[in-house]
Amino acid sequence: MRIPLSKWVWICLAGRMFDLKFFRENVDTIRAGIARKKFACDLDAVLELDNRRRAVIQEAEELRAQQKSANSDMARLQKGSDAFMAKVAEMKDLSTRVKELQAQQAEAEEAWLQAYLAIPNMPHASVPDGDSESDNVVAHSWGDPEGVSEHARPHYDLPAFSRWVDLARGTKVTGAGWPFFVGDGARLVRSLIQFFLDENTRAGYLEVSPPLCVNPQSATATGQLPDKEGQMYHATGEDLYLIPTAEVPVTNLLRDEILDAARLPIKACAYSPCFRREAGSYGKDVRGLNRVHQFDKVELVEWVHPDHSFDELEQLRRQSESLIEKLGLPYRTLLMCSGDIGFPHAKQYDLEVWAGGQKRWLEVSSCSNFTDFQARRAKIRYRDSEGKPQVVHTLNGSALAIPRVLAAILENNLNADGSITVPEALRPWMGKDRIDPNPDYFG
RNA sequence: GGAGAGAUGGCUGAGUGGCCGAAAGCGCCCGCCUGCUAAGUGGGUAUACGGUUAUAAGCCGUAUCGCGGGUUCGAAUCCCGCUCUCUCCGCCA
Repeated sequence: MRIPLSKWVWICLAGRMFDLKFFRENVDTIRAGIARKKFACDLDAVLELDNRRRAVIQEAEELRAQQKSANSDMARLQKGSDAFMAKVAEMKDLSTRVKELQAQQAEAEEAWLQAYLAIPNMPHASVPDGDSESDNVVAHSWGDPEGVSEHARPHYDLPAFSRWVDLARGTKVTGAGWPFFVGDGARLVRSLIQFFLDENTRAGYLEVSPPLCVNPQSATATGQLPDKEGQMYHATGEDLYLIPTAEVPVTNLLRDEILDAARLPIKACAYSPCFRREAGSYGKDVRGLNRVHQFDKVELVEWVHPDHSFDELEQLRRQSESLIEKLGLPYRTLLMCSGDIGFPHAKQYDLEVWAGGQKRWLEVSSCSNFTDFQARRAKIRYRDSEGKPQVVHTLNGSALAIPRVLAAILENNLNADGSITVPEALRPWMGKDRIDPNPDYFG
């Protein structure tokens, strides 16, 4: 991935991830935050490049100011007069020096920016210290993992699984990890989508149906680029990326806009398929529906006033949790530790449902506060009481990722006869309360 | 896919090489006036970065006229490339 210099400079000038002054004056705080996140990055080098950049800018602008003032003098001279020609000769030299310095300036800005963009977002004070996923804290749990069906089996071992979710034919048609959902499998997917969308819109989220491809700028704004380029499918002919989550197009929906402060928070929900290359995945993680290249998900995105973003994160998380509860699936909510949250995140919760057949937790949602990290890159702002533009905070969370929820339902709701009990909440769309264990779709 | 037109500040819209960051109008904000939800009138009205400074106000400077590059002492204005929008034709869910 190569973003042209101009784009980097644009990000540099308009969408930095920290406030520049804040950065210069709180280096130690940021250093401590990076250490907590277990990221390596050389802040002294960034500072040094920043100093160099500013020195060069100053020099270049000084010369440019001379050039401009000479220019207005020349406007008053008789064109072609001796005085005029003398001035032209004099300015020729200045002109070359201005060009040299401007080239230096571009270089200095580029060098600084590359270093600067490599700084992750700071973890919030409420994020626990930790090195890895084993240090995540269970913040909340619901339901009894021991209480699921005594018949529970891994979903990929169910006799009818390959008929509801046809991985073999998906492999033929596309490749491994591109399932067909068929019959009740497809209907279950649709029911979940409808249920989630209805619940979320009822909770006040505006429904949005986004484009499934985004341009590099959008992927940069939300932080997928340049960090995770290898995880996205790239349509090279058009230089577009297939979205790994609706977060990307939906957050960018309001990019480069100044929002009405009185309308914050703005909350949206979106259903979309998600495309992920999942390079490097292997083993039992990829069995059945645990990890696939294309899956359906309903996502929540919020644009929030900075003063309220951490409170709003709790509500967002509650919204996602409530959906799992309505499906009757045991789950736990993990508060991710500093070493396990992602590059752009300030605070993150992962919601995991209990898959009683596999006897393991499956992540079905990740709810995060990005504070101003994405909003600066995406230039999403509001006007404060003095009319000055300020960056908003962005939040998002899955509500929810469908295949793993489906897997948990298949496992936990398995009856002795092989049928699956349809969760009450889905019956309006399923049109039945049990799924037949012996479907015959293709003869 | 073919042909043409266009892209300027919150909006409309001037500006074809030089005090143009940009006329004018609208909108908006702050005054004044007016016995009244109007008219008139004066002023103000972008964003970002750098410097100065109390990390305030103010002031100074630079950049931005779709994006990138070029010509020139000097570019909104000229040249090249790209993107997007609109109209017409073709194709298509």
